[in-house]
Amino acid sequence: MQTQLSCIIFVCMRNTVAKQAILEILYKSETALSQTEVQQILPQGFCNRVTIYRVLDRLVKENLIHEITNIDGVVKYANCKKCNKNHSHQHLHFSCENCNTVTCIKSVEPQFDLPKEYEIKKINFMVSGICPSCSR
Amino acid sequence: MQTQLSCIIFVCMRNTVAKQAILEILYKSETALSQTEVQQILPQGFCNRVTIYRVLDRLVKENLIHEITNIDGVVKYANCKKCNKNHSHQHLHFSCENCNTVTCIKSVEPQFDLPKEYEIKKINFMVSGICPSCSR
DNA sequence: TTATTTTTGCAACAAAGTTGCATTAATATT
DNA sequence: AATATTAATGCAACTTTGTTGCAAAAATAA
Ligand SMILES: [Mn+2]
Ligand SMILES: [Mn+2]
Ligand SMILES: [Zn+2]
Ligand SMILES: [Zn+2]
Repeated sequence: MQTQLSCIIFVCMRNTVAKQAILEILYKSETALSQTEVQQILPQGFCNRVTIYRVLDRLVKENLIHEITNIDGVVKYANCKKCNKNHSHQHLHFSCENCNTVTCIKSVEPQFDLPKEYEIKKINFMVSGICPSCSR
Repeated sequence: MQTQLSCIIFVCMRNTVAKQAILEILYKSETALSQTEVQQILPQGFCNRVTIYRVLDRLVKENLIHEITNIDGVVKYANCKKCNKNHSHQHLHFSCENCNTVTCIKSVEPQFDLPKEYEIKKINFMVSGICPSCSR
């Protein structure tokens, strides 16, 4: 199977059991998950932990998921359900200090004017605090 | 010496050689620095690497420096020269993929409207790409 | 069915950060 | 200035997280 990536690169990635299982976990999850969290959700011994790292990398390359770096430095992954085609993730992410979840706030895209001498490639907007369900 | 922090906590932190040296490095630096980078700037064997971690933590608590989590997950530290009193760092940070520097863009504060059910405690706005000096 | 190429498991490694504890250094007290 | 108090440091050991090389296994192409 060939998947077209950002109108430039063609990759040929295989549809493996591990890939399907990990992608399903991310699509069912309301929140973004780290490698560790994916591992904890998968059945014990389902696959090697290295495989999870590699599958997540592949899914990002295939534009099926996107990467979010949390304020604590941990990388989390979220599905790309309603992402625009150019895969730019300008939307805000909220990290709850209480329940430790990271959520895509797709409705909020911060506005900013960076001098055009800066060439923007990636955006990572994180806000942490207490989420609605933890604060009530 | 007692320093008042965010109008609430009083701490008693000592003015040590390591603290002075590390703070001076951060105040002289145009860019934010990681623990590793601070270590590389300090003279060989100046102090233990654990001490650098602990001094950086202390300087953050004293509101003398602020923490920035880079897109690659590495935590960088920058001085607080022109920071407002409540120590909120709404300004943008730019990470150059080429020269690997992280710079505070204090003039740019992204605007966003997060529903008030979210209680905001920390903000970490990162944009990565190519910085002006690398692109010319 | 066979050939080709990607993916996986495993072990070993590396980097980054943390912890406990004895020693040292800074500051407060006398 | 001497002493007492407590914070800071060095060191070693440990943990956590992520990476790499390579042989075996699995997926896809032929
Ligand atoms: Mn997102
Ligand atoms: Mn800054
Ligand atoms: Zn929460
Ligand atoms: Zn640069």
